[in-house]
Amino acid sequence: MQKTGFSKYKEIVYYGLALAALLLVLRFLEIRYLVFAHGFEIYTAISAVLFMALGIWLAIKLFKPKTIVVEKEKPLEFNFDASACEAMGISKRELEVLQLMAQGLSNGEIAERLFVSLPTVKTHGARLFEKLDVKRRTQAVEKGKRLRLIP
Amino acid sequence: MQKTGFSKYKEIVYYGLALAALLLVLRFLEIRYLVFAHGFEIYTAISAVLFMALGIWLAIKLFKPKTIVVEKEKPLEFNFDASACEAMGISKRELEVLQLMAQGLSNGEIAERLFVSLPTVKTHGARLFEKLDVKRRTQAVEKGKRLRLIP
DNA sequence: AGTCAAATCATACCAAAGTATGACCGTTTT
DNA sequence: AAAACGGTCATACTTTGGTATGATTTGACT
Repeated sequence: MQKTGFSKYKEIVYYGLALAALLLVLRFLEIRYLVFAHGFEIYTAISAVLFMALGIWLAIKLFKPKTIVVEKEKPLEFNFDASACEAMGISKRELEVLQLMAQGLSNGEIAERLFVSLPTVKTHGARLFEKLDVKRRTQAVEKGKRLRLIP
Repeated sequence: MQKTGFSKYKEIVYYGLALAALLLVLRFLEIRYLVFAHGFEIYTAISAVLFMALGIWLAIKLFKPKTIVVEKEKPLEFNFDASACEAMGISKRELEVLQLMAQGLSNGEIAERLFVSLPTVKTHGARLFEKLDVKRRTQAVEKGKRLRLIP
């Protein structure tokens, strides 16, 4: 939220009022303690504490908006969308195949990696394409990434 | 950088020393001005200003590391790497083909989009694969994205 | 004028991808 | 027990992808 000119002006008034109040307190303390023999030291100590507190409060108030928000470019990490995956009825094996397809592997290479036969990979692929409503593996990869099924 | 226990301890010592020095100044001022008739008001004012300054300084010192860096997730926009593209000798047309491949289009569809024949798209593809040192279109897309040739 | 790279097209062939269909085997669910 | 599902494999077929080779055109650079 942006500060208006008025609210800033109000703050200054508050600071002035606070200062005035503090001076009043000091005046009161002066009258109260000046009569005593060692009242001077007490008065000094109290005034010192009060003014230090005022200084601290002032500094905090004035330097409060130092919270700087830095927008840093973050690679935007991958969050697997399990709900989308389940909603489309995609099985674990099909997902594995999709991942390997995204890495540019051929069906044969995928078959080797998963220790299954080529036809198996093909059937997984076919079901995957059907569930993702695509026609080619490249489209499947593209859609898989959009739906956060793969990184 | 993380603060060590020692440096934090050192800071406290500094604050203590500063306070001690301030008291010494006050003592000096007390001796100097107490003899005068209106020395009391002057002494009070000076001590007030000094302690307020101390308070401000303290607050600034203590609340300085309030600068919070918020890491915001940014989609990380696409910056075309023309240097990498030139370095590999990839032509405009080849890049266009790569882009359309990344969108999951078949060679035939790409041919339609670019108003050229199927063999043309194939030769573009073949040269592209050679230049990118890949064997399949899926790998070309994967590598093209890694090299920032396509979004 | 000559060279070169990019772009275009063609033809032919082989490999890979994708489709269709059917079958078998465990789990899990009903 | 039967049904449903996921995973597996196979066979046959069609489509698409990729390779190889060669040819033509156009524009840029020398």
